[in-house]
Amino acid sequence: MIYHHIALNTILPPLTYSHTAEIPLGSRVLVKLRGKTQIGIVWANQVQADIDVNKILPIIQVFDDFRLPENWRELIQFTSRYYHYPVGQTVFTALPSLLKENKAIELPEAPTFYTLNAVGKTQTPPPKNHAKKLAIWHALLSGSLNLAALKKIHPKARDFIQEYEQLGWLESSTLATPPIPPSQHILNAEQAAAAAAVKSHLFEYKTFLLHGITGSGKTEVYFDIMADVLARGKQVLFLLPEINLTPQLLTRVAQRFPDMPTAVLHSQTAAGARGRDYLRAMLGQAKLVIGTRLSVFTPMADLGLVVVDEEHDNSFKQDNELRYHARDLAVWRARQAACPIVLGSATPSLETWHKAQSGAYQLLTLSNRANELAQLPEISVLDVRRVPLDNGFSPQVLQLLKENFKNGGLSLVYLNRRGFAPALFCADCGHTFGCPNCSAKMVLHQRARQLRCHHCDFRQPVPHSCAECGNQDLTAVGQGTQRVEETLKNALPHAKIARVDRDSTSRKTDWADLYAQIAANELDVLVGTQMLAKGHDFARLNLVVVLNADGSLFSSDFRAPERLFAELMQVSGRAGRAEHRGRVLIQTRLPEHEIFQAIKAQDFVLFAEHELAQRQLFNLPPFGFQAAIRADALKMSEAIDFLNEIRDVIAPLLPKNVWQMGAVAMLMARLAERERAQIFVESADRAALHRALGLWEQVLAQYRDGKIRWHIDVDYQEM
DNA sequence: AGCACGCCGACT
DNA sequence: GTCGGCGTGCTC
Repeated sequence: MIYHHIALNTILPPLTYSHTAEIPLGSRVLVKLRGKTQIGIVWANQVQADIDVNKILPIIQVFDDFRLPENWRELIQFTSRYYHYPVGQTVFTALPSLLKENKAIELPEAPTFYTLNAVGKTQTPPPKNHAKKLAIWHALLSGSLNLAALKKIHPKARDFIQEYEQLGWLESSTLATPPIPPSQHILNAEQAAAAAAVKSHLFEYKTFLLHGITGSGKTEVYFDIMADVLARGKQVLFLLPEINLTPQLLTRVAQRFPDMPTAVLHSQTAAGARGRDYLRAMLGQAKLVIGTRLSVFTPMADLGLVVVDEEHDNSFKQDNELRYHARDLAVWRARQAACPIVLGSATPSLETWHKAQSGAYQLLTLSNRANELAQLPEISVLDVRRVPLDNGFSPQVLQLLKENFKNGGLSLVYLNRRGFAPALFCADCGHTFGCPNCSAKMVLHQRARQLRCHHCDFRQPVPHSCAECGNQDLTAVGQGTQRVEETLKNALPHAKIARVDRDSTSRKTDWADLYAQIAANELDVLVGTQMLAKGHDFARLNLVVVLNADGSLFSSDFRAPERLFAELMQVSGRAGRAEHRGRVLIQTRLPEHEIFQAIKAQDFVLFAEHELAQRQLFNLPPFGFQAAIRADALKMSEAIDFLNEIRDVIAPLLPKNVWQMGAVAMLMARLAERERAQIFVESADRAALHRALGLWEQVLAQYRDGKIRWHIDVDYQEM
């Protein structure tokens, strides 16, 4: 009997099963677990029996249809270790549902590509009066095409192929790459230089940051590099934040790379199609894989380039179950495949920016707009410290909205949804109350009459006067602006106002309706959150007002300003077209905050330098590494006590350069009837942090009783 | 005695 | 994660 470790969809490590013969690694097998037939993946073979041999069950069935390749298994193993998540469950997160079914799979058949062989090339082409046949001839002469592509030239292509094949003029193959038509787009000097920099490192691992302002034409740079890689027959993995938000990109890909076998993978792809595309990528049939974060787990036969568009976007981080960051795993994959990876953004994450500054990544900059006529919007900051607000609106903003409506413009009222934890603020000098021990803003706890740090749990009584100017007029801020629409309707009774949020635009058709309404001049004001900032181009939109930007600046989440900057830059990019300069107005009670200098100047570098200096002071990422251990229970005190108890058990074993905070409530402290707490574990030494997390995992593993649920979040993105 | 519920530990 | 075994305690 030969023993195998089988990865199953459970928190248990791969379990031992026997078989009469050795089964190749990565094979899918059926086994019984607690009497139920389950699918599993062979994770190790020829292993020693590590339990009583009498308890080891036989493998019921081996599927020999295909095997998950070694590099894929390495990726899963790494992901499991890095994110402290069980291997078996990592495997099953990474597999499409089709491959998790207990049945054999019919592999997708590779389309055949045809081209003229040496004999064929010497033949006389068809006469000129057979125009279509001649076109097919020229196509076959210039490269490899599949039947689908040939049929676009002439529906009867099959007949000609049969004819030529019988004559012995054709060479056919299943893994060829179709020819890529020349680009219609001429790269400007900056774009060309960026593309050339990547193309000079096509056969080694290297990470590039493509930093390009909105409208600078990053996509054309990606396409230029992709064309090179695809022409060499290698595969490209293209990650983007949310497919729904970028339908334009898919159209552009289809135009630039017609007939290129492409797999589009995201959570809304139908299960059958997703499974098939997964296999096509694994078998090397699909040359181009485009998808959201989950597609980072797609096995690829011959990966030659990775692109991560909008690399700063938080949707690359999964915030439940397996809490992976697809951008970080993409970098790992590029290193594994020894190929370049391009991270693109107008507002890179500070982690990525820091690596580009230190030289670990190569920085490529696009500082000009591709369309030379396009002007950057005019951004101004409105000080509302001494201004009475009507449900969040200043009189100036309402006046602007009225004028824009009168002139037939389209306005966007942008709501910043973040940072609703109440904070204390000096209405006179704008002073905010930070924690003396770390960089976080203190959160106001009205009932306890305390300021509390939601990062390290430092507490102090609510001060009676401003530490800066002595003013006794301290106000609580951070309450949301709920009645925005009502106020707008009162101020603009004749305007057509549409709210755009998750509820109102969940389906694809909703977006189409919205576009149609805008195009038909049926809307005057849009009200919405960050989902309006991404990817969408609204013609006519010429005024953006931001009501509650301050929430982010009071937030105890140290990444809140970074997200605010990215969102404001993004939403500003929505204002104005080539001909008309757009306007952006941001209301704030902290006009002196450094972030606004950078926003007014639309200068990411200025912002990044300031923010990185702040981070360095407190050893926050990218200068230190962090994980959150979270617990939830019916009562907050249970969750907090649970975490603190384990913290004290671990404290004596903790590596010297690792720090553990006190347990604190999460920013969103209540969710689905449960109260949630977290403890932060931090270190400047990644390996030491992971050793500490290993300790936590060991101790936590003993607590699985439903009363208190817990998880570990490595490189958490939100507090 | 019969049954519901919750806790605990094993699962290969 | 998931299931079954078993003890407790309530009801017929």
